[in-house]
Amino acid sequence: MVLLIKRGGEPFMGSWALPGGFLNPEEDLDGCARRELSEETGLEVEYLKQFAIFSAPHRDPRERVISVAYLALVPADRVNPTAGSDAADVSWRYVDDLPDLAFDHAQIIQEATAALRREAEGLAILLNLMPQRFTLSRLQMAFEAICGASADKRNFRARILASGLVEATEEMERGSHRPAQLYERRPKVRTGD
Amino acid sequence: MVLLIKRGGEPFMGSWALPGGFLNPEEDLDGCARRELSEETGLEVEYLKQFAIFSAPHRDPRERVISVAYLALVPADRVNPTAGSDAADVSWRYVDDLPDLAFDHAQIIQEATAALRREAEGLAILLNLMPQRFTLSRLQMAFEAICGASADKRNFRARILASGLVEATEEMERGSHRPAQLYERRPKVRTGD
DNA sequence: GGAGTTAGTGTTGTCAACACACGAACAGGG
DNA sequence: CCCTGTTCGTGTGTTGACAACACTAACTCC
Repeated sequence: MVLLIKRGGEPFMGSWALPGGFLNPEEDLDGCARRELSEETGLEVEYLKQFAIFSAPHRDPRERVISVAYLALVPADRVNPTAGSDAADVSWRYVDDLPDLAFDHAQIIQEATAALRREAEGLAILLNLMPQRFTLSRLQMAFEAICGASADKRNFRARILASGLVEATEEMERGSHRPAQLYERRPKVRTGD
Repeated sequence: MVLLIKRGGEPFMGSWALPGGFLNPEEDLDGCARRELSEETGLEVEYLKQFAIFSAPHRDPRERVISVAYLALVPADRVNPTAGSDAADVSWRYVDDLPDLAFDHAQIIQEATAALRREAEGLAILLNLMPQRFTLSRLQMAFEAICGASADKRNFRARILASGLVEATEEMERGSHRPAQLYERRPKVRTGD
């Protein structure tokens, strides 16, 4: 899902758009991305990565604007945005069912999903989308949702466990079926140990 | 090797620096990179790729400047730059023996070589550095120079040939040793044929 | 024609990726 | 209480990719 804001100012007032804003004199781009996201949605993220720049001459009707696009990931259990500053509203939307978007933001989302798909091959990035504790089946579902393809269960589990990125807990998730073991992200990378 | 220019204007007049300049109102960043490179060095390149952005607040003493850094590759047989516009001089320098550079350009080159090394694993990028016709030994030398490690000749040749990126010609390169077959970059990718 | 130099080649072992099928554990309903 | 439905979780054999490895071939120059 993608987090959108409803614009509170011109241009495109009332349209849905990606969070964002202008660079301040004494901050760098990473800092700006974090600040704008926090101001408009109240979210603080761990994973934040620049993935593309949009520089077509007239993409903003007001004046020449170069946008440096960042991809941020929010864990599934910390998903409570609150509209702030120029955002009239905030809402999570399905990527394959988006409203019309301001500026060229639809294209930006296209490139973002492509970038995410590429990164997801390495699996590590998936953990940024998972809640504190999760089952391997849910992790696999996240993987398949992002990559659009289905994976073999055994191979997937083997890869995950071999990567050393997760750690089993003693807890189980129960339902009307066999209970599933809960895992969590391994706190720190251990080199050798 | 890296192509440097000697700056013809302030600040850092007379220092060596990377080619570059400011974006014009009616061009995008890729166009700007090509234009600046051409204006200052006379070179036109095929491979041109953005690899990082530098946005620290005071990296330019004059005013706030955000630099979008591009990596370009020039084939070994088209390497004749001519100084133009604000460049007082132009010269190829060994990457591991650089003069002091203006701004944070030394750091930019660091990141560029790291990016190039990453890309070179895929081999395809190497072909942008090769002249029209080349021997596989020379290609391997380029690979080893970039990656800093030596590779097994047989495995390297096998990978190259399996990739289908090059095509053998009938010509031979002669010297005081056994002649070597010349290869060239395969003109177009054939999908299935 | 002999020495020097670089080109060119084929096989083997290891490891990771993949496909495959079944028993296990729990909830809910009859 | 038993039976069924559902999802969890694992062992094995096969295959393809990659790394290691040493020798013969062809030409030039002396």
